[in-house]
Amino acid sequence: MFVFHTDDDMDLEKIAESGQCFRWARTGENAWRIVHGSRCTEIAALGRGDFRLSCGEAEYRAVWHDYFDLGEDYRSIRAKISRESDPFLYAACEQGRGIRILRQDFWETLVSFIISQNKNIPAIRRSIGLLCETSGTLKTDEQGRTYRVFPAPEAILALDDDALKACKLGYRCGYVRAAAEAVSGGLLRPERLNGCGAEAALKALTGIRGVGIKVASCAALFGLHLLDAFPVDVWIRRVLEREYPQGYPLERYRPYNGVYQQYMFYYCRNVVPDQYSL
DNA sequence: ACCCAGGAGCTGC
DNA sequence: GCAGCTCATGGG
Repeated sequence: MFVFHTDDDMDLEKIAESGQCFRWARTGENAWRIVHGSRCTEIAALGRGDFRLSCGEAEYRAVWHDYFDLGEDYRSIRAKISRESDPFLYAACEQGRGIRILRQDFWETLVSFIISQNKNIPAIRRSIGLLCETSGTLKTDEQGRTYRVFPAPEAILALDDDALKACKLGYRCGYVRAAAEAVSGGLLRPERLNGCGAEAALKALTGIRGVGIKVASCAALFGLHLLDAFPVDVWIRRVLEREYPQGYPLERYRPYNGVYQQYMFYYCRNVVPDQYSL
């Protein structure tokens, strides 16, 4: 058990509802159980910037500090937006204060967003959960809790068609396989993608069958932590059409376009959904 | 029954 | 290049 403190933005509820992670399991009022890589922890918000982890300090420093991106200053990223020159984005940032971009596993993120296409968030969670139950390694932590690790590419390739279809992937089965082959075969390596620049990373990602520009942008933002990647889904498209008829100023907000996108996504989906839903 | 969901590939023009 | 159709599946 370890308690840490941060003065920066950190709201677990908003992160859980921000559509970037699909496996957080609520365990209490303001507490979640999180699997990341081969590790599992429970985190609870204690208020005033204090958070309790079920693991020790060593694991916090080795794993979870990085996972929650605690080396980044989100307040200063929000502070770049002027209330006068961009009132809409300013409001979205205020309402979304507390959101962070998690440093999630690249492979898990890529598969999750391939599965996400043409599904709503509960359905995405269900499919990913089934995939983990079907082929993720079962582990037990120090407290005796069991959990499933997200299946490696090889574990997914080992599944036959019926097993994969049972995860309710529908027509995306072939897409998930194609991604597993690309990663397993070394064609797509996160270490490479991180160093080669955003443009090249997106190009490499969209080379996979079933990965278009939107899924590639999500994999880049959430799985490679390229904070300038700017995924445009139906919600963001509506927002841009409505709030920025002259065009959205991507150049002005570099290199944090992805962070602002996330504030806008949360804002229109979770704060004023009736204004932006059809 | 109808429409939508953190879309993408394919066809036809 | 871009509009229109299709692709499984679950929820409103």
